[in-house]
Amino acid sequence: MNTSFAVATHIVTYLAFARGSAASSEQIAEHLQTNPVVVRRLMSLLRDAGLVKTKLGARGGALLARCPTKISLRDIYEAIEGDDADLFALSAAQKEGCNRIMASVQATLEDICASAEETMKRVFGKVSVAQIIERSSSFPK
Amino acid sequence: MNTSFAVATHIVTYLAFARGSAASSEQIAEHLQTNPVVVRRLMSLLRDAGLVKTKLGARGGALLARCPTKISLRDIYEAIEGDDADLFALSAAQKEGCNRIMASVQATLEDICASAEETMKRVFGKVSVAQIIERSSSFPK
DNA sequence: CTAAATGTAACTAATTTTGTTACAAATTTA
DNA sequence: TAAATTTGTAACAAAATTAGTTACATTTAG
Repeated sequence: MNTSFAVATHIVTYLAFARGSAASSEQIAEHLQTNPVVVRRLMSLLRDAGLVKTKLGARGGALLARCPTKISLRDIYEAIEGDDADLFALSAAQKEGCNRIMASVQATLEDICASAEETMKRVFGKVSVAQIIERSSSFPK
Repeated sequence: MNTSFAVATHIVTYLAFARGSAASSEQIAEHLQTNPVVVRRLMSLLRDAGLVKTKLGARGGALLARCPTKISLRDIYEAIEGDDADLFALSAAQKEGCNRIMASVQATLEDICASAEETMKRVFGKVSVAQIIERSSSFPK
């Protein structure tokens, strides 16, 4: 199902709401109804991408590394999925044993998929975490 | 890994090469190095979407239902993935038990993901099976 | 020093995807 | 009409992926 991107986005929006006070993985996990280790795993990816800062030890936890207006969904997507998500791949076995024609078709297909994914990422790139919060809190109760 | 889209695309290009003579699931499966039932399952989806025609019985098999110039990768994508692939969903449990703020963020996120997917599909919509074959066969040997 | 927290490895469980077996129904062809 | 071939689909098995859990070393605040 691949819920990582959605969960990671919720982590970041949670931190945006937290506004500077460090949130623990326990807190966040409770909020997202998941496990603290799941949160810490995703948090590590977000940290490696420079989106959050984490603090070890008592009263530790995570903070946004920069303003929510400067964090896009694309930043989160790339932090989680890596640079080439290969959304629509073939199995390794199929790639190996195939004939010349099929290999060409596959190469073409991968090209097109890469450009489709890039287009999708551009959509994500246009949306900041701040905008998500804005859009969300202006919903009618 | 979700190889269905890629496999389905190879099925369709195979049929395009076959040019009017019915191909059996056995033939195609051998070509794609997979199982005939896997091919038949995807074929059923392609048939339901009106992209191919299938013939029961001896000397049966599958044919393209229309010219390769009139079949786009978007047609194949939608045949296989359905109209809403929910590429980046949350688990049902998480969706249910979450508070108002998180629910709003989730709704916003789903919106954005839907539009990202639509953008991706538009890229697929611009490429026909005929073009894939053209691009592929013009590769250097 | 103690308590609280991250970071990560290792494992288990759940889910999803792929492959397989089996067989009824349809169709061609001899 | 009988035999052979092929789809369509259900039911099951195996493999792969994803999510959740346990455990614990390390770090830091107080």
